Amino acid sequence: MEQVPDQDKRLPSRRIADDLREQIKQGELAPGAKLPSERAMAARYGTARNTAREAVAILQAEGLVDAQHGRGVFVRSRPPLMRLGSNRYSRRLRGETGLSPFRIEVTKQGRTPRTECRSVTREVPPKEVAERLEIEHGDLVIRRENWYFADDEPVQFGVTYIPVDVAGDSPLATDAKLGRGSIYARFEDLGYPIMRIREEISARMPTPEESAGLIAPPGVPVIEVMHTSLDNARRPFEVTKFVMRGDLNGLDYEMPVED
Amino acid sequence: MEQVPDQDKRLPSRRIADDLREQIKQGELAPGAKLPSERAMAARYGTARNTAREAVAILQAEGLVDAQHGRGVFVRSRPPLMRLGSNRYSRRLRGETGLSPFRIEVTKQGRTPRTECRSVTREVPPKEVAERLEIEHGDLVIRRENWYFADDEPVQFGVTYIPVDVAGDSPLATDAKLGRGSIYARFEDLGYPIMRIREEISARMPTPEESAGLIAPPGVPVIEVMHTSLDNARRPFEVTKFVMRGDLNGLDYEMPVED
DNA sequence: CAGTGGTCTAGACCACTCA
DNA sequence: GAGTGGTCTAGACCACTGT
Repeated sequence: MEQVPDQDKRLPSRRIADDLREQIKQGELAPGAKLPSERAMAARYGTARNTAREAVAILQAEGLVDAQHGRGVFVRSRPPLMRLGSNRYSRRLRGETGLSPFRIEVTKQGRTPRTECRSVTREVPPKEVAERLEIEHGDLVIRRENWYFADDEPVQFGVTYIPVDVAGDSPLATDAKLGRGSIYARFEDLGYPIMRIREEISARMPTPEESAGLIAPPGVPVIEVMHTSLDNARRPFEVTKFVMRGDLNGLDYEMPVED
Repeated sequence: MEQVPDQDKRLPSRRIADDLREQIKQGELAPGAKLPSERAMAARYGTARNTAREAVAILQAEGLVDAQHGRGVFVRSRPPLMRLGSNRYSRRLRGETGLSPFRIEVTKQGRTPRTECRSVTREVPPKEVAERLEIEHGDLVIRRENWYFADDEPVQFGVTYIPVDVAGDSPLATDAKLGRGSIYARFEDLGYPIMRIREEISARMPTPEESAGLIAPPGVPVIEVMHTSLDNARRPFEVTKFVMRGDLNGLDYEMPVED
């Protein structure tokens, strides 16, 4: 007996997902295009709606599509990444424009930047932060929480930790608004020029809180950057933990190779 | 009439997920611990099994747990990250040990490193690579595909592109094995010392192929690093696109701030 | 209002693991 | 073989979006 040739070993949900993925890759389903409704897909493939739904879940986990309640499932358009360069700490850029690198990059993309300092408090920092600041565990620091928006869409946030003996009673310790030239101009005022940086980068799925705060669709990872600023004596004077939406942010470093 | 106080507005699946997440955070469910079976959870909360299953899916998407067919669902242990430093291109380190930075880092973690060059071919590179190599679109390059393992577990892979006029008929263009001191010693032999690097970093969910190749559990993003090597005339001579499992790899750069 | 995705139920069978 | 997760069915009701 001959085998029936039109047998498909793949699971129905996989098969539907594969078909859709192929159409997306081939451009038959362009970015922004609407997928068939789950009920239509189920009818088309002769499955239960849940099976079609599972296929959508697969594509969602791959970050390819974005389901919108009551509207439909859409091919995700890949917006241009914000390219955060190592030059974002450059003194020259800071001086020329008076703008933070974040604002420059967002403006370059034709969007409107906004930053918001949500809180300035005194706290005992997490261990990982105390270690990087080279302070005793239990020492107080200033904690500043900043959120970054493009067209009022949150794209990242950062929590900055500053030892109290560095911040003193300067604006860094008390004011939400820091004035022209961003936070690093204020550090320089206090005798802490930023000469070197250390950035430790990792990627993971967001916590539910981060997911809510960043309004990130499911299937979007976050980039976490643990940033340490070093002065000309190579001493750390500030640590910031950034959390960025992975689909909207990228990092771009150019640096010399150490010997 | 008084409201019944034990009403819980949350959806059943969310409620189960929240309970489990809390137990994981509190350490009641330690890393490696087995969660109750889906059937047990369903019975416990008086829901259908699918509802308990949905709760597991939520935690899985957060990267908190790992379901194993026929065994159970387990709290994921966070293995130590591989810390890939900017010093991984250092000439001194290369010379002292004769080992690649990858091997050093894996060994440091008590695991056994292995690298594997899967192919060496001549090809027309993708546009994004040609741009970074500053060659004409359509020019041929050498393409080398490398896989990196720790204890035979794949942790990352990289595809290296070298212009044919750089590689010539050196081992770079022909041999899978490159000998002592890693690939950058060979570039130096050819008159291309690595002086500066550019690294463009992004995070995303893996494609199905990457997911299969890296044997990454669901809910684990990848870190993509587009690396460009520059010689002392600041001319690019090599581009490598790395894809790393986000749960096993981290990047660690220290660099001077440009003026 | 009709159509969409979001969630849930109460079953079923299969593939895998482990004793 | 008992228990587990993986997948599927055929319904149901809800919340949201559009017209």
